[in-house]
Amino acid sequence: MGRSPCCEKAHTNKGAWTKEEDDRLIAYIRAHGEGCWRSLPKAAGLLRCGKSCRLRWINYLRPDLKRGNFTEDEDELIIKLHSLLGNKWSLIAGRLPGRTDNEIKNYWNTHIRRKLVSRGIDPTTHRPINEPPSSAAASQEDAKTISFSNATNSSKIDGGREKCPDLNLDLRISPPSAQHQNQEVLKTGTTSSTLCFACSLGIQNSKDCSCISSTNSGYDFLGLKTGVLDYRRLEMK
DNA sequence: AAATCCTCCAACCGCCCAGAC
DNA sequence: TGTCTGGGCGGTTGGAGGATT
Repeated sequence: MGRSPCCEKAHTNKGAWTKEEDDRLIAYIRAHGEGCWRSLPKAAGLLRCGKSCRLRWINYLRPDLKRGNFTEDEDELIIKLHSLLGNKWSLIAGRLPGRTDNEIKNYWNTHIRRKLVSRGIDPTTHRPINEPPSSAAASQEDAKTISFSNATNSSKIDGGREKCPDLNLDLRISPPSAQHQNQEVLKTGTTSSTLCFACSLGIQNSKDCSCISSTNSGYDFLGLKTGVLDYRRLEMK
């Protein structure tokens, strides 16, 4: 099978962008907006692949980008979101105005990963390093369902081991407990529909969607539509 | 001063998905 | 229904520049 290449590679530049190329791209997008990336290079007089133009614009030239160091708050938010979303850099970037997925991905790999390791936390599972594999695997399974169940025991105890006191990373994603659902009913006087994991992340109608009901009476966690899932107990320390 | 190592990040690659036909 | 195309995403790489030997 295979696919046709996205552009004629023989006649395209590669590697670092020059100032002139940047200027051309900026001028074109200012004049015409972001349109068809495939045809943009030719229209703008650039010997670049459309994908390359898109990447350059999104990651570097966009006027709303926030350049410079990440703040502590941004660090912690990225960690929280990564524990929830995994390597969904675009979703994480969506919660950090002015930051791009590529920038966050790079920052994660160069800084935060190391930071977590130095805290004794596995950057992949967000569990303490040296935790027995079985329970680590179990925690990965838990991540299929959403609920942050640890608000009450934030800094303590996972199998008797004390966790990092300044960061609550024991995030669980699981359906709301029956008790909690009942509380919802009591509060609202209605029962809520159940959303699948895909929908809980705001990607309704995806192939992973397994929702029974389409009524969405949820609320917005960090901008993600969450249905009845228990995001409210996510705490930033 | 030169060689080597390390870190960081811009950019590329290949795959996936949704929409058009 | 199947195929094609363009956009988007995550993983990976290459090279520039700084640190160390």
